[in-house]
Amino acid sequence: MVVDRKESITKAAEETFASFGYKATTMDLVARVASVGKGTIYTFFKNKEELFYEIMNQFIQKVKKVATGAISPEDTFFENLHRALFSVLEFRKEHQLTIKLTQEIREIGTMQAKQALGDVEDAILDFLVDIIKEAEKKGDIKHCDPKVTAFVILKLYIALVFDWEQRHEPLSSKEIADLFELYLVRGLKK
Amino acid sequence: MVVDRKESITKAAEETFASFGYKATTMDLVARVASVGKGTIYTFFKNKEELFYEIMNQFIQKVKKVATGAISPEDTFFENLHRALFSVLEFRKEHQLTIKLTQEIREIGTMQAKQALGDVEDAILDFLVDIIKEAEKKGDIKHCDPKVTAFVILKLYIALVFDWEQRHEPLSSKEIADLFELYLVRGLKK
DNA sequence: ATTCTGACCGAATGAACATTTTAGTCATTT
DNA sequence: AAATGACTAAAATGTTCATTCGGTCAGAAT
Repeated sequence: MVVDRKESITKAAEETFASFGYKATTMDLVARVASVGKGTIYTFFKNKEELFYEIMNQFIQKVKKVATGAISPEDTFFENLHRALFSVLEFRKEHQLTIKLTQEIREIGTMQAKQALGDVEDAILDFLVDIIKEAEKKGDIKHCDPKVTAFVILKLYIALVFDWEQRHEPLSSKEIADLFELYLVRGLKK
Repeated sequence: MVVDRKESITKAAEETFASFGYKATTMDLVARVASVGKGTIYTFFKNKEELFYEIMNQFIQKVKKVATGAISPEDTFFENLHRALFSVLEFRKEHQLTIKLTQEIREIGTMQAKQALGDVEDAILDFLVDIIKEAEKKGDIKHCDPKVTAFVILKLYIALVFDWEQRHEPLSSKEIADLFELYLVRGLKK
């Protein structure tokens, strides 16, 4: 059986980062999990950081896939937006890797972890900017700055999905959809 | 000249906390700034924590005053809301004490500092809940859960005032008002 | 020739110990 | 009766040094 060395190293590393976080994962451990000599890792990756970036990039790709997969052309812009954002955030929430990274940021504050989560957020923002521009062109939404709008939409979602449940009962997907509809789509004005 | 011991200690302590933060401020220093023996402080406050709480409470009172002061009955609910929130956040932003506490949370993560900023946020939320209930009764806004609405409004403002400028040019007061109007008041739907 | 390996090295880490600082007390002074 | 500051126990900080870890490379395996 021929195995793709690079792939199996990446897979082992992802597992290990996910279980132990960035800092607590040693290259020895990755090598052991991948059943590979430590030196082998360095024939595929320049250093630990680059290996980590590779994994994060793959993760970002997966996030984009989840987001794109949640969009179906027959639904309205707002339905699609909600479904895409909610599934991305759910995905992110359930993914061991991001959980460990968020913990690491809280506990230690590794630059790598901060940077990595920032990159994930940027990818989501880029995705949002695209579909907002599309929606504006189609006339589904009012004229607005796509960047600020994407930023506001993401912040609102993060607030409703993550921040709210820090001190209250979590909101269901339906509740979040309704609140998003009320606040951002229809507006508060009577 | 008779001086109020408790008041001058509080004042000295506030100055000191504001310049150095919670952790770096010693009781010796407070006593020196207040021109008072260290023991005297303990006749008015049980411990350092209680002295700190006294100051934070005074700060929350000031925040409430600023918010209330920004409201004038002849203006609309949304005008008032924006003016109140914006002046509170500006006040908070310019206040040395909160700046130092925010830094401290980022750098170290003192429980006291976290708790204190959480309390400030709670006070603002309570204030918002009140004026939202009022506005709903008057029929200025649609029916909504006041707590969630207050939470969303505050998060949106913090996002626009603090978070946005982490990676972009700061938004002016007018821009923020316009964005708030667009996103939360009128809604994105065309 | 090419891929893979693990012993080896200097740098980084953190455990253990030593020193300093600080919150809070209380006997003494005012 | 109120105020004080020297004093103490505990916490924070600095220092040392053995261990660990990321990364290299000479040589083995294919």
